[in-house]
Amino acid sequence: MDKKTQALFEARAKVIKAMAHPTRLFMVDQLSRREHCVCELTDMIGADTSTVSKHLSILKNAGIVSMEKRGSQVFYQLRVPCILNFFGCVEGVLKSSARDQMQLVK
Amino acid sequence: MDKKTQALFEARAKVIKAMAHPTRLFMVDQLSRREHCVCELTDMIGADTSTVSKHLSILKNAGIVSMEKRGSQVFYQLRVPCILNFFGCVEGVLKSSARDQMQLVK
DNA sequence: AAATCACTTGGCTATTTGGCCAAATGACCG
DNA sequence: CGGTCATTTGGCCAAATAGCCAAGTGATTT
Repeated sequence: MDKKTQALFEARAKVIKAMAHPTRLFMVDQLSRREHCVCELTDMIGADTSTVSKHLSILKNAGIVSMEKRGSQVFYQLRVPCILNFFGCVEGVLKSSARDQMQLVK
Repeated sequence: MDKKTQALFEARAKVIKAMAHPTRLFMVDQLSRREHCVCELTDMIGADTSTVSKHLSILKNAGIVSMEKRGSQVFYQLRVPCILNFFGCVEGVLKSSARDQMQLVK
């Protein structure tokens, strides 16, 4: 594998890595409906504000969300809606895995 | 966030986590063209066979690839082609991040 | 049966990640 | 200005991840 190819896949992995956490997936899902401030997301998730803030900055660094400061609050919005297509495919993976499990047990 | 929602996002994250590594993304890309045995992938990647084997078993556990033993070799194949749609979207994220960087520098 | 591929598994270490707490920053209210 | 709310950052620790080497398994060859 040459250097250029490797760099390409590393860049891609960085984006996918940012999605690879239940809390962050939840955030993306919520942000797909409408923008939210950190405090709203913190309420929904029930973790420490600092934890939520760090998750958000990971999404931001990956280029998946953007933020806007308004007054004392920071609002995050989903920047790339195509990310939502992930969910459909992932659901397909889960379903087909579940089917295979059934086959084994049956 | 209730228990059921949490479990859903954890299941989804497990699948995406399996993709969240450059080597594994490369494997998925290769397997999308045709099936490959472990030895072929090992040659392409240039890591220890055991490392490659472990990456493949992570993809298998996530339900992304399946394997078939034929003689002394093990062939892996992509089970869910929709995974390939990830790449298009990820590329979009990278492109739009790059554009934003340009704006900043310019 | 011994040697040899093809692969998986176990063990070890170094690095990364995720969480909380505490402290720092910034806006707003009184 | 002092206090408070919203958020970010730094520090710390526990857990997960990724890599290599070595050892184990299974099929094939001699």
